[in-house]
Amino acid sequence: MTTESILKEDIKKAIFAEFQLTLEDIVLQPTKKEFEGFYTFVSFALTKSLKKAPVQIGQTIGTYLVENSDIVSDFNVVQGFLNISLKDSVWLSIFNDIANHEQFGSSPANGQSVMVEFSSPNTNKPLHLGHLRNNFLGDSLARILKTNGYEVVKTCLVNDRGIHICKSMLAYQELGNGETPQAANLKGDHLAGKYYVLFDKEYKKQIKALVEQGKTEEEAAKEAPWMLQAQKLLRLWEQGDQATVDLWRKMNEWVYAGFNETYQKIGVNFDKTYFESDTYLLGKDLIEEGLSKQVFFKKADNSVWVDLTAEGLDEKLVLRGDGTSVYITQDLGTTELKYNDYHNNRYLWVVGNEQDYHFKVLFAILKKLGRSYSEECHHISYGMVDLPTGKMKSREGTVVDADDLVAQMIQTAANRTQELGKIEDFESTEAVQLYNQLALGALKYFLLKVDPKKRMLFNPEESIDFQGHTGPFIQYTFARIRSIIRKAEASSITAQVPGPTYQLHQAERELIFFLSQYPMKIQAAAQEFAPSIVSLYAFELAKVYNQFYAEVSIFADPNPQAVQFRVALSGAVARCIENALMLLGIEAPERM
RNA sequence: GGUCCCGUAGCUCAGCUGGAUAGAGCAACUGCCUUCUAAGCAGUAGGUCUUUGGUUCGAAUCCAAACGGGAUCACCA
Repeated sequence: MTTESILKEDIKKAIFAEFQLTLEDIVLQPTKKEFEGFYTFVSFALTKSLKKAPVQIGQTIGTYLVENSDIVSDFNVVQGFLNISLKDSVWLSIFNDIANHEQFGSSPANGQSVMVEFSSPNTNKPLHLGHLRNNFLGDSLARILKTNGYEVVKTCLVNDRGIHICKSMLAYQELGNGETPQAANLKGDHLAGKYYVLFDKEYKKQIKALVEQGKTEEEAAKEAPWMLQAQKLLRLWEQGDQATVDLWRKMNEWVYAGFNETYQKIGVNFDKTYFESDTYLLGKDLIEEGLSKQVFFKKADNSVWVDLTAEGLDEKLVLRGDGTSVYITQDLGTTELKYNDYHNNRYLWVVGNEQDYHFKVLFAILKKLGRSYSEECHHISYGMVDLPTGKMKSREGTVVDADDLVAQMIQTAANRTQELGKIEDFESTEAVQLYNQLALGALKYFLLKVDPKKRMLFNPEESIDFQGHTGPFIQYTFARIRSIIRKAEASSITAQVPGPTYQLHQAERELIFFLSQYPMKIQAAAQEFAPSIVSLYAFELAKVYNQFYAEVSIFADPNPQAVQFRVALSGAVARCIENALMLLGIEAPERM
């Protein structure tokens, strides 16, 4: 039983003893900083049923608690707020549990498995900042779910075919002159992206020419020669034309090599990768099933539809009249494939909120088809990363490239570290490792601290900070503590929790209180699919530790018990920070 | 036009299962390194929580409308 639930029980007892009233549930909130106490009970709600003033109710309950509760030391009442302080012995006992808990914060296996699909890149262009948000969210979510007891399967569905891929293939065919990543000294994904942009340039030129000849914008877009050629390439690909497939395979190999380099750099990986070229024909049997179950219906042109107006959605096409699939057909098939492959209890898709409608439709159809797993499908919808100039568009080249940004962050980390001059004894490989840790710490934290559901802004003019509410701030706090721990070890000071009579410093109580909140935060993060909860917690814990660090001397205290305790407390905070950072995919450096 | 999301300090964001004088960080200004890492700490300044109604003892938080921004409503993915 947690201290918080004991306190709630005691408050219930107090209310029953003093007012003969039985309450179902007591709601406690953390006491605001400017008041004394750690837990606050709000008594306004009781004024009506008790016909007493809020202050009087608070006083009565507070007095009862101090006299009868084993854990309450003191209280104060401000208007309807009863602020409660706990005995130091209680804080010490809480801390003792935390310090002795190997995997503090994590839950035992719950027998549930969950699939997290994320990243899902297109093979016609390199990753950009928006993909980074997706990757970091998916990766962090997987870690958070794992620590909450789920078995997690990380998957990636690669969009490796389709008209957009044919566009870069065509431009390469026409303008490439056999260029290779080696010859161009370009990562393969960047090479493909270059031709994707070139396609768009030429295509626009052709549209403009046609419009000048009197075509409408719409006609021109359909009739532009390169568009017709790209479509022809797609047909050839679908027919298995050798030369086309060879070109497709060659360019994709280049792109995968580029992606893998990026994934490795940012520390993201998958348990299973699905390729759309393998799955794009799936789903047609589900269409048959839907027709026979009369979930779907045919129109005169032979196209197949589903009526979702009862669900508040529209009629939706699920198969073209010529029998070819659309996006939703493939996704139906792929979801069924994932289920057959893994039989997970839950399925998550980390996909931008521009596809909210698509997923509503997908889940509604699965439900109509009687798929029990449809109830456990969730779209983890996240907001776009916008630039001050608006949305990022790969075609138009208005993107913040992932590789460039990471490289730039590493450079900034190196400059900053060298200015501070704290690691002059590092081997160069150690230094490089630290720059990487700091760069990714800053970048990942920047993207993960914001509520995933909200869109966010990135201003390339202002570089991502290394000070204040940032990843490096938290990493720095960890490194600081590690320095303390090393010093303690060198001086043979052992970490020790003192006996119940020890008088705590206020900064120590606050640290223990914050530590005690960790498990709750991790559970909330899993429940709400929000790594930002872990991010904010890690920042607050680090901040509270830094306050403690500035206020209290660890080694200079004349009381050896205090020294040992503060070493123990520091160690627990370091482990908690390290764990929280790990959940964000951020490494905690020993020194910086 | 229908549906959905969003609007909090100059900027980027917390807070939103209703509760105390609305919080951080950045930017600005003041202090603090002969003592455990100053990538830090302490402080000053900065807000009609878009607006207007409603519910309530109490609203940034819930409801409605208006205004502003975004997404989506493709036989693209």
